[in-house]
Amino acid sequence: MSQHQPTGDGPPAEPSGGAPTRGGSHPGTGTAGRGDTAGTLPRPTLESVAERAGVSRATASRVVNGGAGVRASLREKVQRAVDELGYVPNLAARTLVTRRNQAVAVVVSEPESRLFSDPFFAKHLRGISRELSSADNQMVLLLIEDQADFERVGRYLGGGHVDGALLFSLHHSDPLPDIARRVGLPFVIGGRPGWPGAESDRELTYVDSDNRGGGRIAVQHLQSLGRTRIATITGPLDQTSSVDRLDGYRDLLPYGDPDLIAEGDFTPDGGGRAMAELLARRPDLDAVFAASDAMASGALRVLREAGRRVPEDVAVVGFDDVEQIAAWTDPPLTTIRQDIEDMGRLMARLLLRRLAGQVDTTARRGPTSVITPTRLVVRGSA
Amino acid sequence: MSQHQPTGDGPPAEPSGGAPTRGGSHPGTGTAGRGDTAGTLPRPTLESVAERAGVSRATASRVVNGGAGVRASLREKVQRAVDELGYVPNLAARTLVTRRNQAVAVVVSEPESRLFSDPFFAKHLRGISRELSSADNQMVLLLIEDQADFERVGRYLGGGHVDGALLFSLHHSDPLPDIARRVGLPFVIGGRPGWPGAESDRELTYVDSDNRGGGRIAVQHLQSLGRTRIATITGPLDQTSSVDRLDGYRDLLPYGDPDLIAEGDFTPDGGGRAMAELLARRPDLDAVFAASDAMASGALRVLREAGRRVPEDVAVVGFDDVEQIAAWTDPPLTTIRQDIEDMGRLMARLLLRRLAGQVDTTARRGPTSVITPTRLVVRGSA
DNA sequence: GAGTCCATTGAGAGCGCTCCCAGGAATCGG
DNA sequence: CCGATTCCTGGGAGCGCTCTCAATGGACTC
Repeated sequence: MSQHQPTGDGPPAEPSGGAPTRGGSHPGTGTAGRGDTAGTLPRPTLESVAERAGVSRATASRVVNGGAGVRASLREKVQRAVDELGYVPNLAARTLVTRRNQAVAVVVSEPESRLFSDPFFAKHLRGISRELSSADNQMVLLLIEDQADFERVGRYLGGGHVDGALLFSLHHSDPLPDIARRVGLPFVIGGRPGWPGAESDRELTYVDSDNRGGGRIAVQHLQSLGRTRIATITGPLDQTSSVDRLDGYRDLLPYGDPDLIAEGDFTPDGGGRAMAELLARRPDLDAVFAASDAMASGALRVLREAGRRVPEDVAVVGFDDVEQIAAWTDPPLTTIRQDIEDMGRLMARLLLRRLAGQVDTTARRGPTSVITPTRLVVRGSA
Repeated sequence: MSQHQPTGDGPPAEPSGGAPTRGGSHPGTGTAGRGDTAGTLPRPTLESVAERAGVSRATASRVVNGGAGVRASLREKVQRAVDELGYVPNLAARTLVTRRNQAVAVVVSEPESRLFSDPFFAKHLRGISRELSSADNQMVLLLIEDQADFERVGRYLGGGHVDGALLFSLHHSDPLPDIARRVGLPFVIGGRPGWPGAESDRELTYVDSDNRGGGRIAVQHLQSLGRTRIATITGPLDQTSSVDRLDGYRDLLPYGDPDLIAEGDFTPDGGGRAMAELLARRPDLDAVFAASDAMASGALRVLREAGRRVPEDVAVVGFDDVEQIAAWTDPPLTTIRQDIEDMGRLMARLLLRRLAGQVDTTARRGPTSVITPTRLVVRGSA
């Protein structure tokens, strides 16, 4: 397997002097050609397939790309040649002429976010991967960690290496959508974009889960349990998901006491702090809707320390249904489930459709964005 | 906020049909040419840069690629042209001739594994991303979900689209290493490969955390606490990480009672079951080393239900230090930490080095694989 | 002052593939 | 049985870039 002569021919170094080493970049370079037994065997080209099948390159190409308009007998012959040679099209060459990369970028611009601590990220990717690979597209992952990365990623997106992009967790000042737009790269956003004007921008396509509806369901469940002093721990209110969940809460409690609302930060600690605050302000509360399971777990701990029983004294509902957390708190968390994987799949599908309909983005307008449903999962905490 | 027109457009629906916007995909398609005002503006090519700078394409290329051997004045001129035109090299074209893709594949072949429930996955990717992007390489993510995917991925790896691959969570029968080897694609494995013969295969490069050492540290800690009847809940023993952790345990308890060993499956449930089993066999146990935090959390629950206090009656040590779990169990988990991100970074670095030294894999041998350290994190459970 | 050498530069040949276009075969109507 | 269509097929022109090779010209040596 170790197919390398122990020659020390370094990449930059010039060959000593003899015949070209690199297998000669020019086909007819006398000396080598196929001769280089050592390195990677030269991959068969369409040309060689055509030759073996006794047809022209054009015909071979047709067969490889579906075989429409080629007589069956020839098609078979070419197919056989392909199999025998183990021919695999050179994507670079194909891309060069078709301008299609069969690849989309997945950009995640949240260094320390929940995307990394929750299984969110992985699930999203899985959904995306499913959809993408079924259309024979690859997924190029671009992680943004600091400001400098924005430039790098921007350059990449503008470099024509991918046919489209899936953008996650954008912030208000995120330059990515603009960059993508400028270079004419189709993209779909994960999560409702929250910057000013985004709402009315009909060009923006995004997929989000029904955060508001989820908030409503949570409160509704709590109310159906007879709870009347329902508090809520929100996520950071500069994120649309937090705002939407809170809006859902407000939908059912339009005249609620502001003292029953505390802002957390999606972490267990933050949830705990918010819970303590709520308890101080309204010791009589009998239910809490936490906008994330992580915060709910922190709240649970604070409640326990305060001597409140869950769900008897205080009923708790979380959000996300992260198995790692929700199923293993004590008591297990009643929560709002969102189908992350499905969101990923949807995003990919939306993008793919757009790419297929390359034709006309404008006419394709209509209902571009999609909201995926959320639903209640009852466990022990409420 | 509820930004949705009440349209019921199913994903598969066909568009109404409109005039092509994005300009024909074929460069010289008579009709249009450059005329397509609407779509993407034609990207500048090296040719145009050269022309604008008044030099030849070759010189422009030299400047773009580092500018060695080009007179300063010309170099500047070309640089200016590049900036003004916003030139970005066409990677496909470059790849076509250089045979370098500046991209590596990351293959994860574990559909339902911990990789997806733990933040493991994300952390690995982050580490990889860091390293890769600093070398201006892209990361193509390939997720394997079922058997059919193996073929797809194999084809991809063999397709010459990437310069190397990072392979994760391989199983015994995993065909990927063989495929990669056959097509001469350099690769690095995440986690010690466990198939027969792998150990002695000097061609195999892998990065793993010091599972065995971690197991030792865990038991050592328990012993230092004065515990003498230390049980262990192992992971599935067909995985090297499980075996290694158990070996660590055995290193310190060579003559231990087999009744103190129970096999789990890395899930909380499995951990709980194993714990119950251990409790039944050895009611007098005073400590447990669980080979994962998830299993430890299940064990914790069973212990609580059995009326054992932790850590007073039974001390518990986990493994992984997954924040989501370890910091939020009751009591918080004392555990063994492994630096996942660093492992990712290391894998990428190893691969990159190999790619750079393309030259001769054989000579580069030396210490190919790397084991990253693990360390004890003391919280409340032991 | 002639000869030699080195640093620069440009010309041109491809990399492997797709697609336009035209020629030839096969098919069909009259 | 012949001209008009319709099908197939091969020829050939690039896609944008890198790299080899030869030509140019000035610096330097003797």
